[in-house]
Amino acid sequence: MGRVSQAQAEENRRRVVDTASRLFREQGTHVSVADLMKAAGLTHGAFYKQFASKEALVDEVTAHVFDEIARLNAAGLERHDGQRDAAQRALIDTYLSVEHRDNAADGCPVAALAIDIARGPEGREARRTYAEGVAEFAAFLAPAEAVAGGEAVAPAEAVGGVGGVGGVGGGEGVGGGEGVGGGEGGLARLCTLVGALVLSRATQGSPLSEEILAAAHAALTEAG
Amino acid sequence: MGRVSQAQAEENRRRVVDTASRLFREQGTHVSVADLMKAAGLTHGAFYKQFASKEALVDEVTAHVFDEIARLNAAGLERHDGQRDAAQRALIDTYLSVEHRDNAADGCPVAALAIDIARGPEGREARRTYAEGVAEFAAFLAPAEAVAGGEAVAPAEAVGGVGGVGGVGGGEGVGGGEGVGGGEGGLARLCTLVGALVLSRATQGSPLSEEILAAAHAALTEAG
DNA sequence: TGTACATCAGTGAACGCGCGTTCACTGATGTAC
DNA sequence: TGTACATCAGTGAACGCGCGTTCACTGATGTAC
Repeated sequence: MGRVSQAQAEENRRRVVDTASRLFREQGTHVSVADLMKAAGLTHGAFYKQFASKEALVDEVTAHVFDEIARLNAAGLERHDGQRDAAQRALIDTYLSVEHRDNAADGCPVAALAIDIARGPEGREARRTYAEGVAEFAAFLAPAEAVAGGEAVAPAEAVGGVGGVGGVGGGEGVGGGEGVGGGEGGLARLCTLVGALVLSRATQGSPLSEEILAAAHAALTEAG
Repeated sequence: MGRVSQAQAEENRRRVVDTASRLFREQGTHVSVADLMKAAGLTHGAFYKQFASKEALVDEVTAHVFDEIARLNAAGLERHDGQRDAAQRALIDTYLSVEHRDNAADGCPVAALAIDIARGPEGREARRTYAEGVAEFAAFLAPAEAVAGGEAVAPAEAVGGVGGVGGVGGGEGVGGGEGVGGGEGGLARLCTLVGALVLSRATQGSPLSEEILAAAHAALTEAG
């Protein structure tokens, strides 16, 4: 195949990013360039016409996948007429479902990428992006009392902006001092959600897997 | 170097397993055989005189590291004179400490190996061992009310035996139906602990990392 | 107890393979006239 | 609008490298006498 139109090239690039964002969540960022490009319907050589390196792709995909999740959270909030409690309950139901456990490719990047990010070097751009995503997600999960009491950021800001971390910190770095990222309540809930998803995936095949999802669901909906 | 005494060979083997149990927790099970053997003070060729394959080592190390943690939990319970509440609080303090976050090599295998186990094939022996370890750990974390009310297994059984999963299930498979592994309370607490550790490691370098540990600690000690 | 020899833990070079990356090449696209 | 040509997205072979694994070799150990 010879040269391809600019529009086609852009679409190909988008498809590589989309494919990577699914494969990285499903199998980790160690998916090979060759496998990725094949899954995107191209040959591996074309990769370096679009991306400087694999690391650059990982950074770009991390940003992409968190933008996507922010949009989904915002859409969820809108679907529930801005009713924070209802949107949160809906998210918890979905998050702790067997479907989410079994479809990491379309699932939460906070859970799926945690280990790859943790094992990557500290200075990495993907790490910053990841921390911002965690703060955003925690803000969305902040308990109603905390939000009403001013402990956390406002709902719309917290989940809205694509790319920006609304209401978190001042711009540089992720947050400054107290009550960042939805306050303690939001962060603790996020820990329970992510822990449950990770553990239910690692114990898949044992009845424990479903029990973990149920236990976390009960803890998050009964008490608060 | 020529042949080595049987005692020396056994000690070398133990050192390889110990080294792997640290490196796997720190860097994942993809640590290379060459790096592992070098860290253990041997050359890579010797590996296959002791282990059938790398997968066999992963299985053995997984079992080893969970035995170790069961012993530590049992010791912790003993140190607190069998007082379950005190032992649990001490464990939560340690678990959610910056030291634990920064020393994955000596830390909780449930958190450190979760992703490697989840990405491995379902039939793998390490997966069964992992699930048993999760059940044991959850049993240790079961809230006092649940234990008193008979929802969970007895403390001594739950954490004691090396290799065996005391009180969980009937022998085959990990548990059968209801209230396995410390009941819902224990499982939910485990989710929060593991989620917090994983997230604090992935956000290391951002102030969020310490906030996550603090938030989970507050949630687990205030409420229940 | 001393000698002769088989054993086998550990060594280090080598294997095939897949990785990230490079590069000469192709030929439709986009552009200058 | 039609023609001539430079551009460059995509191809596929090749690169050095590290992986898991194998193997001929070494020589102290353990054993048979």
